[in-house]
Amino acid sequence: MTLFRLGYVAMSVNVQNASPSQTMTYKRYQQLQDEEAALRKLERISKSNLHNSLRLLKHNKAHGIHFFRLSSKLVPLATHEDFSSWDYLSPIKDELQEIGRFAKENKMRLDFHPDHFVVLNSPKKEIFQTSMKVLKYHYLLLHHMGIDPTHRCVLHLGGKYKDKEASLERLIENWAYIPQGIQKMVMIENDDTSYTLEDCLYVCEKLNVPQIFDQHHHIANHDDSRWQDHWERVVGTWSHSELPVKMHISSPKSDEDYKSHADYIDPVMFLDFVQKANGSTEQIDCMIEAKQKDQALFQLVQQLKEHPNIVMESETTFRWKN
DNA sequence: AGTTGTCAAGTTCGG
DNA sequence: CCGAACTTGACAACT
Repeated sequence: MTLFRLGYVAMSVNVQNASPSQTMTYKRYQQLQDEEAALRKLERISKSNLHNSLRLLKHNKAHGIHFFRLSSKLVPLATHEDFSSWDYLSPIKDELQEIGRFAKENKMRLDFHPDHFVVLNSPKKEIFQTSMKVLKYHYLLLHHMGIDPTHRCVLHLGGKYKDKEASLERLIENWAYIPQGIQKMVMIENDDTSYTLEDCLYVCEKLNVPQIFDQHHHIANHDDSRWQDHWERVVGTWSHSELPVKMHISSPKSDEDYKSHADYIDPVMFLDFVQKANGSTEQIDCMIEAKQKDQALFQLVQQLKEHPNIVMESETTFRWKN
C-alpha cells in the first residue's frame, strides 16, 4: 500500500507579504547611480526572499506539509553575465544555513525547478553554458543549506529544433560536458509540447536520472495515453535514489485552454492516478502545481477526506484502500 | 487603491 | 523572417 504525500510550489496565498521571489530587474539596476548601494539592495532583497522562504517553511510545518519547491528567484541577477564578480553567497550564508537546518529538523523534502531558460540540449554553446551557470547557482544554494543536492532539480529535456531524435541525442552528448555534481542534481520531467513520457524514460534510463511524471503534461502530450503501462519503468528510475518517487499534479484550466494550470486540483483526475499507481512503490510525493498554491492543497485534502477509499495518515499524507 | 505594461534569459508558432 | 505567445510574479508607472 503506497503512502501518497502532498506538497506545493514556492509561495502561499495564505501567508501575506511573504514573497520568496522579490526582484530587481537588470534595467532597474542600470538606472541606479550608486553601484555599491544597488548591490546592497540586491543583498537586502535576497535576504528578504530567504527570510520569507523560512516563514513559508514554518507555515508548512504548522499545517503538516513536509514537501515543498523553493523559488528559483531567491537571489535576483545572481546568474546574469554582468554579475560574475558579485559574491552573492557570502551575505546570505547564515540565512541559507537556517533554512537547511529547519528543513532537516522537520524532515522536509525541498527542491527546485529552474525555469525554461535552462536548456541542456541547445545547439548553441553559449546557451548550454548559461544553463550550467544557472544550475551551479542552484547547486550552491543547496550546498550552503547543507542539503545533499542529489535529485533536487527538475528539468525538461529541451527543444525539438525540428528534429526531435537528433535533439534528444544531443542532450545525451551534452551530458558528458556537465560536471558530475550537477548531473546528480537533475531529475527530468515530461513536458506538454515536445518530449513525452517515453522520450524522457529513454533518456532517464540511459543517464540514470529519476523521472518526474507530470500527469497533466502526459494527457496533453503523449505517445501512448496509458501511462500505467510505463509506470514500472518510472519507478525503476528512482531505484538508486534516497528519495521517494516524485510526480507533478495539476489540472487543465479549461477545454479550450487545456495546457494552462487551473486554480485548484480536480480530484477525479488525481484519484485516477492514485488508484492506478497504488501499490507500485512505498511512497509517492505529489507536487501540486495550481494557481491557488497551498490553498489548492488544503482544498484537495478536504475532498480526499470525504472519499470512501481514502484513509488519511496525517494532514497531508494518505493511502488508497479498496 | 486599483489597473496596465514591462521585465535577463529560450523556443515555438503564426502571419 | 520577425514578432507574439508561452508563463509568471513582482514592480513601476499610470489612473
